[in-house]
Amino acid sequence: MAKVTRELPKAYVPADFESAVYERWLAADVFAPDGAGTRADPSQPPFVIIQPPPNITGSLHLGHAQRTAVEDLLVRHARMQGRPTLFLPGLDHAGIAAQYVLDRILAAEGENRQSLGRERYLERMWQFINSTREVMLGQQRRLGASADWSRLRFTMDDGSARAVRAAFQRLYLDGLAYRTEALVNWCPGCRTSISDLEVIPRAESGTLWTIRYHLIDPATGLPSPTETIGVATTRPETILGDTAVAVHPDDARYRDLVGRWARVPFVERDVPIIADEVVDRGFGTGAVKITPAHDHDDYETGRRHALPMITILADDATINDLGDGYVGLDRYAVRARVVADLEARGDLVSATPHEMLIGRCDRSDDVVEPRLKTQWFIRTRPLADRALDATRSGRTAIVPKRFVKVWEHWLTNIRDWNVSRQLWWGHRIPAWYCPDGHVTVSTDPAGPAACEVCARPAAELEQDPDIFDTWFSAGLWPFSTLGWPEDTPDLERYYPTSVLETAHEILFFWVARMMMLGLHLTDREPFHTIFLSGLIRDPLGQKMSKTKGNVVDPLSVIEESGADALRFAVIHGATPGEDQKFGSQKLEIGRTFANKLWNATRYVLGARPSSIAPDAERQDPPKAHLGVSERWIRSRTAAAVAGVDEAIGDCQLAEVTRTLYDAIWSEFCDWGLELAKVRLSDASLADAEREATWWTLVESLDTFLRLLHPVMPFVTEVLWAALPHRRDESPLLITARWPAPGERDEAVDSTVAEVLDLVRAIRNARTEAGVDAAAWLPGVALVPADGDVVEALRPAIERLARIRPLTLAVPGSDAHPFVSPVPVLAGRFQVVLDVGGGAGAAAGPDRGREERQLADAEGLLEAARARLASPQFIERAPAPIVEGARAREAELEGLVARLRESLSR
RNA sequence: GGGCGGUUAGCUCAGUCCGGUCAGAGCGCCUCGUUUACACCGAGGACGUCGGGGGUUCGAAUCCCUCACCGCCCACCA
Repeated sequence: MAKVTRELPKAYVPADFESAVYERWLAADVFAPDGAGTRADPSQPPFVIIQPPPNITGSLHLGHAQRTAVEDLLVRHARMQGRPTLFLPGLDHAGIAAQYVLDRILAAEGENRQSLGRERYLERMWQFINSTREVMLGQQRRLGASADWSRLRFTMDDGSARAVRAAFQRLYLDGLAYRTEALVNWCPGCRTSISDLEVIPRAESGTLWTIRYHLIDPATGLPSPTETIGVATTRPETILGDTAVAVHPDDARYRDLVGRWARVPFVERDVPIIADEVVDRGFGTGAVKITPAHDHDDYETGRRHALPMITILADDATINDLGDGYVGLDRYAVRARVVADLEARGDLVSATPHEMLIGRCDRSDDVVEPRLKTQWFIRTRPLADRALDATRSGRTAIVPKRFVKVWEHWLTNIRDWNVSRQLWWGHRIPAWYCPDGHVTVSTDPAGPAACEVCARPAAELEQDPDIFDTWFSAGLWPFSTLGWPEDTPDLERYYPTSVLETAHEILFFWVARMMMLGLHLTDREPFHTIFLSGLIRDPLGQKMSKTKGNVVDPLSVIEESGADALRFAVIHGATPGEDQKFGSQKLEIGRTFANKLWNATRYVLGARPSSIAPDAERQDPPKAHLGVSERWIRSRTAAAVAGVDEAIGDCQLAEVTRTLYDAIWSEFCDWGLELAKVRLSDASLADAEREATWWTLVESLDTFLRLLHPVMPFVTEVLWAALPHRRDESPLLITARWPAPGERDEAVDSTVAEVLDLVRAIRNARTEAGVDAAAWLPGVALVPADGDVVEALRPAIERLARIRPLTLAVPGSDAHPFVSPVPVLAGRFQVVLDVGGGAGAAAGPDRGREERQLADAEGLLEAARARLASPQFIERAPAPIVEGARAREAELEGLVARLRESLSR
């Protein structure tokens, strides 16, 4: 168990303790919801985050670090609230992405997929991922992820495999998975089909060629030498697959041609001229060549008109044996030759530069070719409707809300999902075909015993060679990780999960599919909240990528600045759903903040009054002995608790760090500790009073450490261990209780704020007067009747503003003996300094400052009066606003008067 | 072609949903400073007509309209 050490090293060096702290957590067994060290209240609802599994293709980048930091923050917060907490880690096999990476490694070794063969290739893949796996898990641990490693899952493990087979069979039996020949997106580079989402449209410059097809003379049945129809295309090679020419039904130019035929060159095929509203009369010639087997629009047109569909491309994007004189040539070589040959025939009308969208493969960047393939599809419409209902009904919330619109639009216009991939690395589709083409879907990895239609024996059946899209198994993640399709205790207890946190990039790829599959297969929404994070970009705002070489390894950052600094930085810099630029500047904030906290704790530990034993058990500060400063510190700490609670409730995590940064640095350290020093060193006070001050500091610091722990777990754990605690307290901060709301004291808040303003004003005046910073000046405070607080804090004002002695007088009494008096105004309070009397006083008062103040005040007063002079304002503005404006006016009047008086001297 | 973000101090960004001391933070810059937690610090300072224009309102960084630029998502003009 953590040994309580009340002595901290002088310097904050994260590398010295972060790993050790993590080991301590592991040893205490606090990560698992049912671990030996958890102090969870089993009657509370569990909090569950199933980690979005990172792709097992190498190492984690800063984006992963950010998401892990967010997830871990939420998990630690819930754990401290006493909820049973499950943070289930995992890794994704990343089908096509992993193959792409491995293929490049193989290429460097002079091997490739084909040279190895399916079996050896998969062996190599397992080898590869076994090496990356440890790296990735190590990175997460180093980052502080408080995940239950005993439940680590992988999308290619047996559990996932079972879930995939069961899910697919269920979808098949429900009529939601079907096999058909359809136009799919084919990536010649990856040699597989890809989903619509993986086709990235990119604006590129191409050429629009207009070519002439000769009409068939009805009399002779031969192409007419003179009668032609012009069609425009950006892909002339597809001519070889044309089966029609289409015009708009209302286009007068072509009305008479509809129903006639035209001759497709080279393949010398006669195709009908059809009328279809898909044609845009204004584009090109108004006539379109139709290639149903190689274009999405044409495919639809072809289906409407029952046109033949002729596939002319092979898997490697060369022309197949239907391509007549172009057989075996690459698509672009054919394009060039077709153009040349058309020109030679005199049938090339024009070639003009043309800007267009080219679909490229997300992975290989190769140009995607639509083509016909027989594949498995998931019928998404019914699934999408349920997903829409989940968010519309509020059973699942999307944060930030604006993504709801995107979600709705996509799910409303969704198309069926092609899940077949012609790859090797992934879950094999559990469908078997008999020689008669009957389909049997089985959950048995060995396959069915016989064809379920014709009962042919297993030996005659053949399994589909394809694998599933990697997002299919990913789509089962929230429940496959908990034991589905078995009805396990984990599934019962932890499903549906609490929060799904992920990058908005994969809202469709992953989140929508989990929602659709989850609802259909488990009948429950897989998560209550979808929390979408933005991307981490480099300091120039560019997306980080390996090819750009701007990827940052979280470990190198942690090495240099500490995991806490990294976590603070990525959370502090994030607005939900917005991308953030990340640079060393942001890390500095976290690192210096941790350093500040470290030193503040060192101060508090060292400031313990000697009347308290070094190993004293923790006590509450006795209320009877609290001074104004202590009451202020406690109230401000309570304000921070409220602020953090509200921010977390709103998923405004950056607001959490801002609140704590300000509360800890600008209030607790800058003023709280300074005020405390005055009391702690005041020999005139009783021991009990000094003790009350110290226990107040300990209490406040303890609270801040708890609040900050989810963001900066390491440094807070170490510092917290150094504080005195009660005997029944948690041995570790990670399982300590989240702070309860504290008592606010608004009156103390505002009066102390006024005194602090006064101190600032005096410091200003000293600087302006050119007084030596170390000099002690005498002063007289002119305090109104209700200014007890000045009296109470007089020693603090003296010390913080370096005034000695500070005597009190009623306003209006001009009785000060000063030779060089400088009046200082702050709100209701006024202090007159003697800059001539103190040691080291240099110059007289600087009138320039007061003149500027006066000008400012007069300007503001004028504006305030103008506002109050408006009858509309008085009539229509709410009373509190008007009163506030009047108070402001009065305040400014007083200030102006005092400044004028001061300047007139 | 639709939709969504962004545009606030030299830089990185809060604040905009719920209009009124909200014009803020950090970094950078300038001036001081070895007051026994911290120079990874402290005290103080300079710097913005909140992208442009119009409107609503007593009052707009905040709401509405519009324009501009940057970015993203969706989309079947060959």
